[in-house]
Amino acid sequence: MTRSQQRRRDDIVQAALRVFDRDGFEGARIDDVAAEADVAKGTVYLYFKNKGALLEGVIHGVVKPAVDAVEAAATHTELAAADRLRRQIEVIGKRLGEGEMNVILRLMIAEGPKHDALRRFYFREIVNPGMKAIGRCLADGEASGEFRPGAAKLHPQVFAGAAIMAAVWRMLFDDLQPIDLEALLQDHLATVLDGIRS
Amino acid sequence: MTRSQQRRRDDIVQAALRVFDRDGFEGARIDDVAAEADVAKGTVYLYFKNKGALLEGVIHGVVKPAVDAVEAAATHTELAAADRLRRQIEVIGKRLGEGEMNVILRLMIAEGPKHDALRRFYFREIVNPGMKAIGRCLADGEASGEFRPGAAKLHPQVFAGAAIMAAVWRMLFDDLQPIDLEALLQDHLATVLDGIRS
DNA sequence: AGTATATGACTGGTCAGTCAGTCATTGCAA
DNA sequence: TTGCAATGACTGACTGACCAGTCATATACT
Repeated sequence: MTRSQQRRRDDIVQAALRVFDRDGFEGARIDDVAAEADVAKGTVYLYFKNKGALLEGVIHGVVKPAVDAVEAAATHTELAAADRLRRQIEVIGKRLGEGEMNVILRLMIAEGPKHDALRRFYFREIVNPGMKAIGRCLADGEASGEFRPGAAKLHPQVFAGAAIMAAVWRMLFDDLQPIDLEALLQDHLATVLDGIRS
Repeated sequence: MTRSQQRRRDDIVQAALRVFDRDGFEGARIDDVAAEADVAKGTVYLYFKNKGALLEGVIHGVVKPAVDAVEAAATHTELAAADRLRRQIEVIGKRLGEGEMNVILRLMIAEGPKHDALRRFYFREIVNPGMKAIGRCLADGEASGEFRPGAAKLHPQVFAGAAIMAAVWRMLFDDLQPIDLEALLQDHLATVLDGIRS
């Protein structure tokens, strides 16, 4: 694929992300995506076999940088376990609460149940690595005596819960009662870190 | 409305809940709802003005009993604050993780952004009272010295986070990696309650 | 008989996906 | 250097399927 072809593809993916965000997947019209990308409808079909493939393209495109960010946060092994955990939760919370991953989460919840391949991909590339990384922090912290005994056995979901909550809140209620994402994450971290300290 | 009319209405709402669960709101066909309710398509329109009104009917129908359950959990003022908090989180987690509220959450996330009235209703009837109730437990616990100073200032969302996480997990990944809802909630409760104990 | 309730064939509009044709660019021969 | 042919990216009018919502008709009550 040439440079300009790649750029066209990216344009279409970016346009689709905006339209999916605005209208959801089912509600989005390919004509709108095309218009948003300044391209004719037919062109969309030169780059994506069908609407489902376009959804996959959007999700794959956004997920890649997110995976990199989580991995970057996980590799500071010189830090105390609590600080590594804190960083990871912050990265997850921010990505999910603002930015493009918020859209992806909504698309996953709305479309995931119908889109097996997508669900598997998302689980394999994002969710599972994230949970594993949290689990590793917990194990390290318990081994070093930083966390109380049994900390490693806790469900990692407990630590990601507030991030998901914040993301869902922002999708639905942010205009009715805005939340301070940063402050919420800090409250959560303060509480759970205190709860596992030895 | 006569008895039998009410029953017809309920039949249609129940059928719609099942079809929405299977296909999502946009993907659901009124013909399918009608077939599932053993009724002709036109009959659905005798009871609901249009598809949106049917969605509202479904959500209102499920929400009412859920509100009652949360309120029941909140009125045991003789209990220690921690126990009241525990009960509430358990009720929220179970309702959201299994049962009909799980479907409602998915519908809200998928359709909410387009359906202002629904979002407001859900926030007013479910989310806000829930957060308020948690906030009251925190305040009571801090006042009685059971929780550490500052506990009442924490975002209530911190305590509901794991319940949402569990609900989303079950929607998306339960076949790939099942979670033990009960155990997850207990882990969460143990951790956060320990984190706010004085 | 008269009213209330139910039916399902039909209509009008929407939209994913197609494809015959356009046009800008590149390569090549005179 | 100019004219011509080949390429393939791009276009957008069109089609066929689908489905929400309607309404003329039928059926069941009272």
